[in-house]
Amino acid sequence: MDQKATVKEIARLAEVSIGTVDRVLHGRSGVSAETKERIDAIVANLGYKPNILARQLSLNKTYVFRAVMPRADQDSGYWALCLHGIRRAARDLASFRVKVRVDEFDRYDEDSYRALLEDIVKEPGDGLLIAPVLPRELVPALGKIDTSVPYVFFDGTVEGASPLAAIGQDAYSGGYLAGRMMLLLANGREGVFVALNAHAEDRHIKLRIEGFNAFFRDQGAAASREVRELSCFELEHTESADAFLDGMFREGPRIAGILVANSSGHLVGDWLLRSGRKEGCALVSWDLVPGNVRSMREGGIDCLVSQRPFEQGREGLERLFQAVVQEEENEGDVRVPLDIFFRENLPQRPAPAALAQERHRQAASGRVDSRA
Amino acid sequence: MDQKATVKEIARLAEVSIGTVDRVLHGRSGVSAETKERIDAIVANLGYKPNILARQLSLNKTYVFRAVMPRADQDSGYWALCLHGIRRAARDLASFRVKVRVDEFDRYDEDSYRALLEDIVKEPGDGLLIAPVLPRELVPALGKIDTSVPYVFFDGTVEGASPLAAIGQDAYSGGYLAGRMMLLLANGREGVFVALNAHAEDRHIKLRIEGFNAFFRDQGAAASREVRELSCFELEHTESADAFLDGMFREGPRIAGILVANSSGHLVGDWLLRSGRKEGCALVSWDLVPGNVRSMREGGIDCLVSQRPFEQGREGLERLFQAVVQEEENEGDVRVPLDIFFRENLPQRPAPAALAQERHRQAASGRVDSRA
DNA sequence: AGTCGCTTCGTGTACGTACACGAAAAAGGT
DNA sequence: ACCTTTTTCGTGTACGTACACGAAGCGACT
Repeated sequence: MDQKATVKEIARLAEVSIGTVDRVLHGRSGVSAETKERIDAIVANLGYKPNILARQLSLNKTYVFRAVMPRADQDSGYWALCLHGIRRAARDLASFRVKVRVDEFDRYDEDSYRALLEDIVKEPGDGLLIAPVLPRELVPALGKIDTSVPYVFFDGTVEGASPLAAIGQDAYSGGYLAGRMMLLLANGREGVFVALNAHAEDRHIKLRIEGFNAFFRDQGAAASREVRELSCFELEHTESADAFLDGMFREGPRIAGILVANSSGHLVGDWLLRSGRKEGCALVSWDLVPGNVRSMREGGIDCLVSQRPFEQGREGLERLFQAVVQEEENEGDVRVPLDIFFRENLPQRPAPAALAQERHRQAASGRVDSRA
Repeated sequence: MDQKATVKEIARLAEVSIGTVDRVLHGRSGVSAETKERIDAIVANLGYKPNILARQLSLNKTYVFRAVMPRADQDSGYWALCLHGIRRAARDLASFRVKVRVDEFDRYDEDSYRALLEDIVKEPGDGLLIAPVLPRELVPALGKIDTSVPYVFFDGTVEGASPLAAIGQDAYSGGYLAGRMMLLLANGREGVFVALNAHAEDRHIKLRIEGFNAFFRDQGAAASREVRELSCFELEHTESADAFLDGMFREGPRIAGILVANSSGHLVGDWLLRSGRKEGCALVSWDLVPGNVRSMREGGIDCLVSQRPFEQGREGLERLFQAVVQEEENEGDVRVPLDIFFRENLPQRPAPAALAQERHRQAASGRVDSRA
């Protein structure tokens, strides 16, 4: 059971040449049924696994994986966190003749996205790592791609596609967890909870709010709270957010806590501090984006839920590598754990330099990242 | 700036043979100062990086790393979590001719530990991954090891050694964070907080309790609470723990929350539920070991702090690989993030099967884990 | 000049796989 | 019987690196 299983050894046992063994291993023609059977038996018996080092060297091929995701600066910089993980994996895999080309698209510009997808259908490279936002455009495009090209989803999945693996968050559980955090933070305070939905169409956000609601439904009568869901497209820029929040607090009932079900909690946090409403109003949001980290340090945000975007990007690329280069079997989907952050466990080094780099880099989309 | 920089190319440019270039690259003798200089210049100019695939193939060497850690079943199974990460990395690296030999020792038996260390000093292999518990025995042994053998610490570090990298938790911050969680959970309740120290000599536990105390000192007068630290060696088995807790609640003042600063919180959680004291007493502990996960599901433990033992083991081995096999530069120490777990974000699959496997495996210590 | 020793360098082989080319053997046709 | 086609297989070369061996070149000494 040593690693002694080489092509040469198989050839010796089967009393043929390595060329013949090679043909059998690659399913090429030109081998009699008889010897093929004999070789197959020996291969199975020895548990032969080709030496990847030698294979890679011999093939002398450079693999190209393409990553497709929204611009790193969108969603308050959430995608930069994913991109970071992708680049880390790209660095680690560069020694094995793997190049990674990252294409960022504007998630508010379907036309440019469609154009990008067309290009990818034409030149998919050896594998794709895809953030499946905008499924309406994505799914048909995936159908047109050469079926031999594997793809992996990160940051969620969509129906109607057959990815090698999907690495994603459990948005519903995240919302449920956010409910628990909210209850802890607002314990004893009077008032309703407000769940802000900044992208009415986004599936993740919807699920988070559903989970949030479910938590309070599941609580006994003692802890049950009224939750009001509000759609607000104003949570993009400081000015519009401020106007929206002014109105919300002026007109509505007393508010004990706010859930911002995407990564723009810092806009609400900033407003709460500026308007002197922070006392008495808990704030829970998503993702360790720079703005949220800052706002949490300043005391605006109380709690952040996060789903390891770095690890998702990294793991996604590594899965592609394992499947395409190492030809290992698919290990199924991954559901990353839900992380909770308070002021006391914010990462010491939020790597602002690295994030700034990413933000800068996004200007030149479609770069090839390599190292060799 | 392509990856075209091969030995052959350098030889062509320097008008020598590849053998000569090879001698220069490996610092071997037999090259005139003149040509050496010329080749060095070209190497630097081209930014030559040897092809690891080819090197590995040619060297035809199997690397052996040794991992040294307490028995997987000790500390309520904490080490099994680390071991899991180590095995994952071992699996990923097996394709590159890396074998990992794991030695588990009894952390309550210094003699056997010393014997193991002696063996490791004699046969350190190509690198070591070490959990630096029992520094009194470890540090002198490390001093006797061939200085060419690199070692990486995980789950903490110790003074007096020079590891390639140290991957560790920030125990003090963890305790501080636990303070915040305790305050949230026990909000409004009367009573003191008790911090239980199960290993008076363990540095991590000490630091956690220090951080916990610091949190309440840092709170304003409004939230400041009395914290009583208790050493208790009874937190090992259910019976002794029960007796201890019985006494503690009978004799002491009213208790609003308990901090178990190691991974045996489940013993306390079980007792609280059985004795009907759970209402009114928050419980915070450490690590996602099977017992704690169960107890949290049952409602005994309210909150667990964790420091990614899986990732620590995995990253540790990968660092060794990078340093020894890839000859990449050291990237410095790692401080893993502090994770918080409540019932709502417990991992869906605590992999009980995998954990059981590990517990079984520890019977046969010192196995070699490989795949090829 | 011849031999020895030394420095300096080139050549050959190996690692394990992939694939092209061509040789030998078998099958088909007249 | 002979030639052609097809099947079946072996050999050779390449990938890029590591290292052993031995061939030049040079000076020094007998």
